[in-house]
Amino acid sequence: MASPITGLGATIHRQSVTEQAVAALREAILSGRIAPGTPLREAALAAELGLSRNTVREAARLLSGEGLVRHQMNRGIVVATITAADVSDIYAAREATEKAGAQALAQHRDPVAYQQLADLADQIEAAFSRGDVAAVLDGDRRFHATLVAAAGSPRLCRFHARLQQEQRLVLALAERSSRELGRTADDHRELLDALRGSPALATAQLTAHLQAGAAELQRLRTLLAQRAGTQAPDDG
Amino acid sequence: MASPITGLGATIHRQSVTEQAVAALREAILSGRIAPGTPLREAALAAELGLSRNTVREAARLLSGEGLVRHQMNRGIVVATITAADVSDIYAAREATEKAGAQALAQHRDPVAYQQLADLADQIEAAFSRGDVAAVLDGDRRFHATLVAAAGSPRLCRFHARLQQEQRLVLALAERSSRELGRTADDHRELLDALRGSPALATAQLTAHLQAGAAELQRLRTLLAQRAGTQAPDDG
DNA sequence: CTTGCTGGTTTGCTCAACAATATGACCCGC
DNA sequence: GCGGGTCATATTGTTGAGCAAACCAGCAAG
Repeated sequence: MASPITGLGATIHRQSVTEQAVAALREAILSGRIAPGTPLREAALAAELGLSRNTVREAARLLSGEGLVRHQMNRGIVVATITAADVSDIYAAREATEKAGAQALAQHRDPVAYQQLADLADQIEAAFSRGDVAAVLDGDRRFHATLVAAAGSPRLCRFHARLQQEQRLVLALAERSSRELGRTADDHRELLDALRGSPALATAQLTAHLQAGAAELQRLRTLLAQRAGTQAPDDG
Repeated sequence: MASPITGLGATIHRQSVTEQAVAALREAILSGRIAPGTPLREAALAAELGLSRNTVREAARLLSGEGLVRHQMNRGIVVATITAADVSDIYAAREATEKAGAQALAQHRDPVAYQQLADLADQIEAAFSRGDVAAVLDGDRRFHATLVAAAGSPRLCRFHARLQQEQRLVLALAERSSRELGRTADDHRELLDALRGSPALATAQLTAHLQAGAAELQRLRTLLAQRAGTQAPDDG
């Protein structure tokens, strides 16, 4: 049963039109080109993307499975909005999953995982020092994703990726006009050191790191909501 | 701005045809009436459910978001199958989320949560002693769901519910011919006692409980796969 | 200021159709 | 018999039109 050819990493992937529509919409939402709360008119989208309304509806169902979009009976599709409670929730869930990663890492002490984390910490610091906000955010996401990956559970990784994606929903608007971001100092190095130490220290530092992030995001969300002017800061 | 009427808890919920189709399919899959690996023909389903093929496709996309069904380009929809690796993964992910619940519980020591858990433990024991396998399984699910709920994170709860649902996919076939199940002794009482104790004890006992469950499910999965006769026990 | 109507807009869903792809049968040279 | 082709068929991917029901805003009437 040995496969005759190995190392064919280049997996062929044909994309259906629906998948392309999903990708396009996801990109548009996460980049902030479509603001949270915006209603998505099926006919308009179909025209814009150059495809049928039915296909748009399928794409929307997929996106709703990702939590980027919400359906309201007979009222259509809206880009998901993140409330203050959601931010807390996202960070609570992230803490749970990342703690699992930290604990696994504290057990098996996989050197390549540590190396990946160290590299990412370097990248983040470099991006931070040259003021590249987008690169800092991307590095941060990958750092934490790598941490979760240390747990070795695909489902946990996917869940965490989804949480990060929802989180990006808040940042979306800010990432373009990146004035508000990047004020916090980069403490991933500190976190990495703690991860190299005792499990208790690692989880404690992780909790602190995430709580700081949550507070920062909460602050930013309030700011953006106020600027948008339409909704109360604590309830969407 | 005080609302004139309060306490209208009875939320009205209209179900679209698509949602009904999702519910019907989910029920059919989880109850084992449609076995894992079964290809779902769109036309046949549309005829069976008495609705349009497009609506079936939308329902399938939603189910694929739940992980109950998988899409293969130009090849259609198949009921998801759970491999041995999946079982390990599901339990690893469950452990991460339930540990979060246990830890939260160890902190706030919410008495009503403890009461709910105790009640569920009672129910499980009662069902166990009268040999009601389905009730034992249901009680088990609710026990662990309640534990996760103690963490107070809706997203964590939903994730856990999804894991339990995927797990049911394996049990589905067995729940009907419930010969294989219910052999393991009921140790939820023990787990509950540990949850009342120190955090370290609680997480240790939880890990043991889940690992036993994983082993049991792994055994059952192999058994069912062999009985089905078509697939190797370790790879679907 | 609330109630009820009214017309336009949008969704939920259906139906019919067509191209592209997968699947299996059949046939063939060896 | 077996690997390799060709062809027919089934099924999916996608489209486009179309209709009933639900929603929304505005306006008239009490």
